[in-house]
Amino acid sequence: MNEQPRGTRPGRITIRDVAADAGVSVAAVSKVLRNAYGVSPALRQNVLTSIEKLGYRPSTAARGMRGRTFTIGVVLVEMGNPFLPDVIAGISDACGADGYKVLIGLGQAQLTLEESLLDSMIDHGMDGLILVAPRMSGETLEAYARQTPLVVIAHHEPSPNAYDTVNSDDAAGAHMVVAELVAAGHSDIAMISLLVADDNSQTHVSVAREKGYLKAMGDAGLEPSARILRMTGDKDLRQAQMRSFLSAPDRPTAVFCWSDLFAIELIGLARSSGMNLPSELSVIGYDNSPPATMPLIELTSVDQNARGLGGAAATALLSRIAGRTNPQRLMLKPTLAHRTSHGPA
Amino acid sequence: MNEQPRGTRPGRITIRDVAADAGVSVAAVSKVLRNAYGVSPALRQNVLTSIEKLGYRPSTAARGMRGRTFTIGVVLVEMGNPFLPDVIAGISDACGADGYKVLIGLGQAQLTLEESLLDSMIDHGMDGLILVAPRMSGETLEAYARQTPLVVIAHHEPSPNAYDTVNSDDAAGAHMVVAELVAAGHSDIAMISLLVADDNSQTHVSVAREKGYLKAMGDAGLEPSARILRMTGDKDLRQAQMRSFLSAPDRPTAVFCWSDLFAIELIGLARSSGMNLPSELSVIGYDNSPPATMPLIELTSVDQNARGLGGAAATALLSRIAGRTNPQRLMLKPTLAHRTSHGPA
DNA sequence: ATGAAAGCGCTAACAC
DNA sequence: GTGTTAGCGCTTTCAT
Repeated sequence: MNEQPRGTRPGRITIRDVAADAGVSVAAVSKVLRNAYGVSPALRQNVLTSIEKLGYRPSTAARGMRGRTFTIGVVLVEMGNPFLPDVIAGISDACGADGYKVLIGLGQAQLTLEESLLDSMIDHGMDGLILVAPRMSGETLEAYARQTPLVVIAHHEPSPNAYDTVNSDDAAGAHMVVAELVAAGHSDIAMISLLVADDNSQTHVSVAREKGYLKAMGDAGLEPSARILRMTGDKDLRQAQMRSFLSAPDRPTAVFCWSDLFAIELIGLARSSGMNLPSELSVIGYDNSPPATMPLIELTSVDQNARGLGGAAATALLSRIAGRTNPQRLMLKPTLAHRTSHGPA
Repeated sequence: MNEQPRGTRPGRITIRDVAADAGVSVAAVSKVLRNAYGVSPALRQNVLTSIEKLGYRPSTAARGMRGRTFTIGVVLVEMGNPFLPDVIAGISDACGADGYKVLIGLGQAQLTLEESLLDSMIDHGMDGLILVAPRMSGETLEAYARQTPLVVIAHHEPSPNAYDTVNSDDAAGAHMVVAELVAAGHSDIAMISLLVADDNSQTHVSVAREKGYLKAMGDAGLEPSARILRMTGDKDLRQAQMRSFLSAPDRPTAVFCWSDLFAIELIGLARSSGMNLPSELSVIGYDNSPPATMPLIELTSVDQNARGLGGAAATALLSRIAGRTNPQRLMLKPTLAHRTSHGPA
């Protein structure tokens, strides 16, 4: 028959209950909660005991009205990309160590949803936000950054003002791929990239990879044979594009694909049309995602160190929450995961 | 030079600002916000105009202390499974229509993280929670359900009390697969399932699929040849298991895999060992996930209607939030997506 | 139909 | 070192 203490949900233990149980003031409890100065070890222990005994958990909602919520929000454009789980894992690890919780929003590839999600996270009182490969403009990002600490992953903004960017060095990654293929004797190397429709497409990672590809081809004295095919995000159309690419008379001896998804698809289509890989076509991808390791795929691929990206973003965000305001542009070096999807020319 | 109104973040427009601008009381604004009774159309329009003009957005944190937050939380064990995006999409669609936002938490396959995420979502004042394939026990689920409206997807709890379950009819799906293979002339049909370590493994979807498989084999008079191989979640170990399965003298003519991931891996290993598919081995998977449609895979697979599952769960949750308390056990019928990974015996 | 006012559970001045 | 108390922005009786 125990009386329900009042609260948001009936039966919820509040800071007042803890204070009463420990025989101290609510301020004291609050201080213990926040590891603030000015609490004796004895009182502290007392409070901790009561918290444990009552199973008290502070209401994040109430906290959100005055101070920190110890929650950070992550917004993903969509969750199809297999490199996202590692990014999230990197973020969670870094945040979890500092007692922060991570909540994720999915943009479903819709710009309006993406923005309403950001609003919603801010309205929730989240302490900071991490965006992964956002489609919005630099001005929009700046506007959000004025409202909350913000870090952006996989978005090559040339000079952010009020937020930080964390990227893999996509140009360097692409350069490594070309160098590897050139070393294997290839000179006719094409790149399959992504057709980005957005207005602010210049910030997309695929563009940075294209630049790295072109630069590397130039460095190897291979400008004339350099060519970039930008393929659509629509699967059926893309497969048609790939088929015609594969059956064209001027098919190159090697292809660099901007993403593993495209590379794996290309390999499947090539094999099913009777081609022998890698002898007839070398393929290298980007992301070093789980499917790259599948039998029969064994895709050589650039590893972005997704976990590292997530970790760096989280660290940057936490320092921003702690008060830093100068913008940071972090760039992580990728590595090449060697497998058997490419061979000598 | 506009003065910063006080607020959680400086510059934030509050309900008070709106009230002042519209020349009404905060109570009136609040009522308009919640579509409550007792506001004249004129006042209502007035308030709406001010809200629009000032760009006001209610603070979810403040709302969480008294009423609804119009946010629901979704907890995923991990995000590797390719059928999850559709589940989320189904949830988001159904929730978005009612003005609810969806925030996601990732359990990283750690039970403690999973539970602390649930706590955190409750602490945020979320209006309800949806769990996807949770690993926790029925008692734990009941305990959470006492704290907040709860719906569970892909978890076969025989008789939930305080929460709802939404599942695909996994037994029926497995039955369809076997029936399809039997109709194609197969009689030696094995099943590759998942080795579940948990204590409460009986609620795992793979178990329900195993039951359906056994039942169907019985119905076809094929009990003697029925056999289930439970393979590990560890990729390298699993591939070794698959290799020995493929090279065994008593290899069946057809295999039903509990998930597309396993099926695709099996196909890759079989092909790379020189087998000709589907003539030497028919394979059918479960999930009808994107990779199932890849060239060279073309996997016949059971479609769970992931979007439908998400939608049903969201609908159930909203009705629970609206006050329903009797438990619901929803079961959706799966369908079979026919492709070329299986053929005649 | 409208508004005044009392909280919700917490944090952070400020007083002692 | 500890307690008192005034809010944070909202919802929700309860008067008017």
